[in-house]
Amino acid sequence: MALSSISDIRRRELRAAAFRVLQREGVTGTTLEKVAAEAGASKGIVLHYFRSKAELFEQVMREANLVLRDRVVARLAQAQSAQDRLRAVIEGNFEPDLFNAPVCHAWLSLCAEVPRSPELARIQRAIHGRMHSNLMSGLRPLLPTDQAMAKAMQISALIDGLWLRLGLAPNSLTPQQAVALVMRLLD
Amino acid sequence: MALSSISDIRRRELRAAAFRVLQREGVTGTTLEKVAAEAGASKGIVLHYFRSKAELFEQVMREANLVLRDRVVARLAQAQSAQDRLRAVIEGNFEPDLFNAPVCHAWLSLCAEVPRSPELARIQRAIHGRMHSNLMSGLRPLLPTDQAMAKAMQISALIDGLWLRLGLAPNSLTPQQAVALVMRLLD
Amino acid sequence: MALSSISDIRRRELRAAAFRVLQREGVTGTTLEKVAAEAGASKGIVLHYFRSKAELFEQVMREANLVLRDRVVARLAQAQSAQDRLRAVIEGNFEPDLFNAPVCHAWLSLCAEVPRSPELARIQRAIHGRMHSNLMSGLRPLLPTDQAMAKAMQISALIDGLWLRLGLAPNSLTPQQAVALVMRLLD
Amino acid sequence: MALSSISDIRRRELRAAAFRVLQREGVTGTTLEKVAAEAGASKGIVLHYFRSKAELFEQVMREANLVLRDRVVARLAQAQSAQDRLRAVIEGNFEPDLFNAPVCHAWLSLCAEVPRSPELARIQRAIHGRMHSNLMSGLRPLLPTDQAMAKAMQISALIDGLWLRLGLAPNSLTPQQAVALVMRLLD
DNA sequence: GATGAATGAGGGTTCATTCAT
DNA sequence: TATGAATGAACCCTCATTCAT
Repeated sequence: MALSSISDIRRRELRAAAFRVLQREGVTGTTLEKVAAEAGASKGIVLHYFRSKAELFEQVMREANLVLRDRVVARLAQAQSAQDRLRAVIEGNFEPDLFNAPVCHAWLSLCAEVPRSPELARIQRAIHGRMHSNLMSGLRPLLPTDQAMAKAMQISALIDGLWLRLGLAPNSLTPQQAVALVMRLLD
Repeated sequence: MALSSISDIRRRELRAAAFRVLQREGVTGTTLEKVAAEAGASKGIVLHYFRSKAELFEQVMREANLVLRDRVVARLAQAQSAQDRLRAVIEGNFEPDLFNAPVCHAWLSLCAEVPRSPELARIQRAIHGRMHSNLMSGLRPLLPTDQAMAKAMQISALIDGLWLRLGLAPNSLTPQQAVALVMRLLD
Repeated sequence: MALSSISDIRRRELRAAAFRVLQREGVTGTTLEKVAAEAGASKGIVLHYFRSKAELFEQVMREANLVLRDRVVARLAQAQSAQDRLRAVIEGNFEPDLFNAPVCHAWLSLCAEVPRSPELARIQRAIHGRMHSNLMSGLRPLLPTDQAMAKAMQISALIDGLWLRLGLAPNSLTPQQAVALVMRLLD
Repeated sequence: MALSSISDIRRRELRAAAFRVLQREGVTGTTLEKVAAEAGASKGIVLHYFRSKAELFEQVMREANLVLRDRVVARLAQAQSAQDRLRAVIEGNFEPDLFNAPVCHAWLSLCAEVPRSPELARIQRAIHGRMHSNLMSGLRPLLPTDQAMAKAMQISALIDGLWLRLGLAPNSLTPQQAVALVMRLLD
């Protein structure tokens, strides 16, 4: 892997800072100034690395997506059976450091911008598309295609719904409870 | 029923206008000026009837909540059995004039503000609380309490997730499909 | 004396209410809505009786001026000697229900508008003019004209300065102390 | 002395511009836009350097206070006797470039806000406190303490009253006349 | 006479963005 | 690369004033 350039490092830091601010303040309350302050940098630097606030948000969402993907991929790598693969996908979506109220809030807040930003919509489609194909790879061996697709949608929407729930009501769910509620769909 | 005063009428009009703007523009893009224009009124009048933008949003969310509640109540009134009641709650949450992309977007957008507004949070809690008790009244006759509660959470979160999905991806779901996906949880 | 018309009564009430608001809030913080609320009336009524906010302030200042004048006149009526007349003028300017922090604040606040309003300036000139002639009527028997005029200015300015002081620093002066400080100029 | 940073320079310029607008328009008529225009800058820059309009006014008053203080200090440095010190304080308060109608108006206008702003009140107390101690340092050698204190208050209030007078009635007093009226208190 | 609905101008403030250093 | 000065648009909100009832 190539060494990270200074630029890459800065960008990563700023994305991380932005995500932390999003957790606290939501999209509405996130300003470039707060992001800069969170990163311990000056105000101008943010737009030096990201062409605009919109681009920053896009990259934050893209990065968050990659983090989520890597978690699922790591679990999938261990999976042996179709059942394992389903469990991997589901548990990967409820890792404790992702499935907590501030992160869910940040995520929810970004989602609310999706209908207003083609780029965010693109990322969102990728997320749902990957979720769908991951689930289908586990469900196809177990169910006829049409039932598998319905089940995949059910699981996917339930996962989203549980994230939404935690974003709206902190402490209303633990990762374990969430996993259990989704796993029960597979009986 | 008491006659509506001018105030009540105006307030209702402005709430409706605000909700239409929210559908198009989300919370981020909704300004008092756009709301006023949508209502065919001047900017000042909005704050003549609502103390602040925040209060307007609160009342919009409260009203939207009441609309949803009334739909469910109307269906519940026809229900005879526990099964009927469950179907009533579920179908009431997917009425075609509510379960469509713009409305889901508006709703999602308001939800994203919940963690930043105690008042919105209060309304949100009421919604989830009512959903929970409605579901429990149908589930308790059918299941042991702990299973009923889990099932209620599952249904509730799935409904939320389907709304979220439609908000993010217009045309990805019809009301009938959504109802079917939730009803399948009851087999 | 003619009976007061309803109009006269309303106007008096509104002037009084406005003066109370001015005491609390100063010119900067005084709005027609607060004046109406203070008078227990509706917002529109204020401009029904006064053509504009400026006119209301003018009439308030004019009325306050008349109150002050009457106090001095009442004391002058009792005066027998030139010395008495001077004391009457001075003590009349420090009546306890006029010489207190809120009233001084209101007065100061109106004075700050004098350079921006020809009408207020007119009233202000009348006040100073009357003060001057009142003082001169007491001083002329005692001093050569030029000395009398200087002394009048000294007294007049000191009275103003003491009002200003109490407006700026509540509790810094009692009426008695103020009177004593001015009377000492006459030794 | 350290070199002035751009910040310091801009802040000074903006304070000066604000004070000029205050002279013309009073607190009531002074807007950030007018201040910016007076400084030949954009409206945004004013709040870039001062957090709010209130803070701008505070700093203007503080600066005006320092100017006045420096004038008095410069004169005090030349004083040899207690009499000299008193004269220094008095004449320092009537320097021709300070004791003129527009400046007095601006000052009066700021004073009218004192009861509504704890910070302005603080500055005002400092001004009166310094005036008091300056006067006392000249009066104590000449009078018993209680008489000295009364005299100090008399002088201080008369100075204020003469400033007020010039603010209300331009051309009514020259600096020389004002000084003479105050000095006469020392005979 | 009295109310309060309605307007619209304007104010303070925030903030993304540009630019000079 | 990095800073922060500077701009200007836009926003929320206030308020005097007008008007219809």
